[in-house]
Amino acid sequence: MATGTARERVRAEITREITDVATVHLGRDGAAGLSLRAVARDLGMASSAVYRYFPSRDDLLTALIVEAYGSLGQAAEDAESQVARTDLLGRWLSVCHAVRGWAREHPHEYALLYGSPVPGYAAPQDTIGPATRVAAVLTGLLADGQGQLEVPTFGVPLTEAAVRSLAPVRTGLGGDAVQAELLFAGLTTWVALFGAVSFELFGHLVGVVDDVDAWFDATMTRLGGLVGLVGLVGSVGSAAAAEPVGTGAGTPSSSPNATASAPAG
Amino acid sequence: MATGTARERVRAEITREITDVATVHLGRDGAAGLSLRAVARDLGMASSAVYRYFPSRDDLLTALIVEAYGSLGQAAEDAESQVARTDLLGRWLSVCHAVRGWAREHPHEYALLYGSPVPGYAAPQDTIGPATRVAAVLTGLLADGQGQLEVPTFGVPLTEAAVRSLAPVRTGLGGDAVQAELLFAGLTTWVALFGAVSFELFGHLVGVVDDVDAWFDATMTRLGGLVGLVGLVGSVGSAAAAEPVGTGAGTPSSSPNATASAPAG
DNA sequence: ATAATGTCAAGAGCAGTGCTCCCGTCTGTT
DNA sequence: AACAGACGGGAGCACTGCTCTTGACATTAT
Repeated sequence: MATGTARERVRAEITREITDVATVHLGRDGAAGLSLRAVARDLGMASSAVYRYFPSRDDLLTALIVEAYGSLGQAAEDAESQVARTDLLGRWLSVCHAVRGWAREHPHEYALLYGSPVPGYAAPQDTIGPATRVAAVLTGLLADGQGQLEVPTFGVPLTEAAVRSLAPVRTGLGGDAVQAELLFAGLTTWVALFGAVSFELFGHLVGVVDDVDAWFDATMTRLGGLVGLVGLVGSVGSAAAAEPVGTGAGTPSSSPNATASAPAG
Repeated sequence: MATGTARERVRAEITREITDVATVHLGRDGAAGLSLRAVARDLGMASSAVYRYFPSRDDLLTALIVEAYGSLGQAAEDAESQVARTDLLGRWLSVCHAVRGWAREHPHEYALLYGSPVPGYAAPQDTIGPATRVAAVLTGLLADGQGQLEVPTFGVPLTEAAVRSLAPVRTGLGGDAVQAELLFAGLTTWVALFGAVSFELFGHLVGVVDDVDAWFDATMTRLGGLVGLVGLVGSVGSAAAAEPVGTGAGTPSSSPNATASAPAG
């Protein structure tokens, strides 16, 4: 399994151990408090030895970022996969609650991903790949709703410049998988989702919102209206009517997506 | 003017000098690179002397945070005051562009305010006051639009829990200055505004959006629809057409909001 | 005017950090 | 078996936040 030479095997193993210990430290002390020497101490090795595996502290952080992106992406994918694929609103809410749940469980990791960029000031190229996983889930959702979802434009259609500005993500998706208005609205909800989670985690909701669980669920539901997820009565109406949106959706910090999957059954 | 004793005067003066130099360092190296010793060096004083004015590095950072909040709040207020008060959409967009413009001009300060919380992990009490200024501008906007603005609910009204969750901000506003649906929608746009700015500044739009100017303007306009700012043609149409939204407000880079006024005309 | 009081700046020092260099060892390859 | 390269450890540099002590100064009360 592991690549040939025993040297490379043990090297990979030690690399793993370092990132593992570093992950623990990160979750405990935060990115600012992550010390290469402390990690080395925990591993019983000299600090200089760690540099054989990570040329700098920032490289270690980059590895942790990649890992965290993977963890978050996995959480989002898992949550979404547990909802019936026809239940578009359920899938959207499930992803929202998964992201929020992951963020609350791993606040320091979340801050590392979506907070102030710590290293130099430009996310290394290695991190852009793993970062797209949760976005990919959402665009998949939009693609499935293509034609079915009606985006409210409030009487003001997108300007040409706005449509053009979507070029990068459009080519990233490969062609016209998602219509411009829908893609644009999806971007807005994507931004708002992480804006909400960041505001909660970074303390900007203190003194503003009481029951963050209820607020978040309602906000994400309302945002679903921006991409037409709430407006359409066909697939959503029945399910949403049977169980008022978010009644127990994310209320207890536990089982956020339990209800999201419920309308499927 | 300055309080009596000459001692206190010179003390206040030195305190100012320290925060001034620290602000420069912050804008240059970021919060993580802010060194008390370096600041002291620039001032030609021993590092230990600085501790007479700020008991710890975090206290200096807190002072800078307060100052930055003030600067941002001022920018938002100035921008909004330059738009006719009847032009609600114009005021909203003006604030949006002011916030974004300020953030782009002071990326490190913005990261300090809305990025990962650096000190301990709980924003000191001193910072919550100045932090509310831009929010206050927005709530004032909502209050002025009260009764006039129609919030789209997409057929799904707010749950009771969601309405209840707004209690803190409601009492903060003092009574029922703003109706629940409107206040809730306003919160959503507020969160989305900072989510968008954060995503841009923290690099999460790289490879997603090309012309961020156009994208941001269109997104904020569309978000205005969430609070009913775009739906109503009555007051907006004329005012927005006569005076393009925030032409001189907060758009230095390339007049991104020229497009916002286009559809109105 | 003098003495007491409190404030201030400076220096030395502690513990910790990222990172580099050098040296001995140990391993995989030829 | 011999050699080149990977590896771990130790010492050391420059830097950080922070504390303690010492001496100079200004303010205030007597």
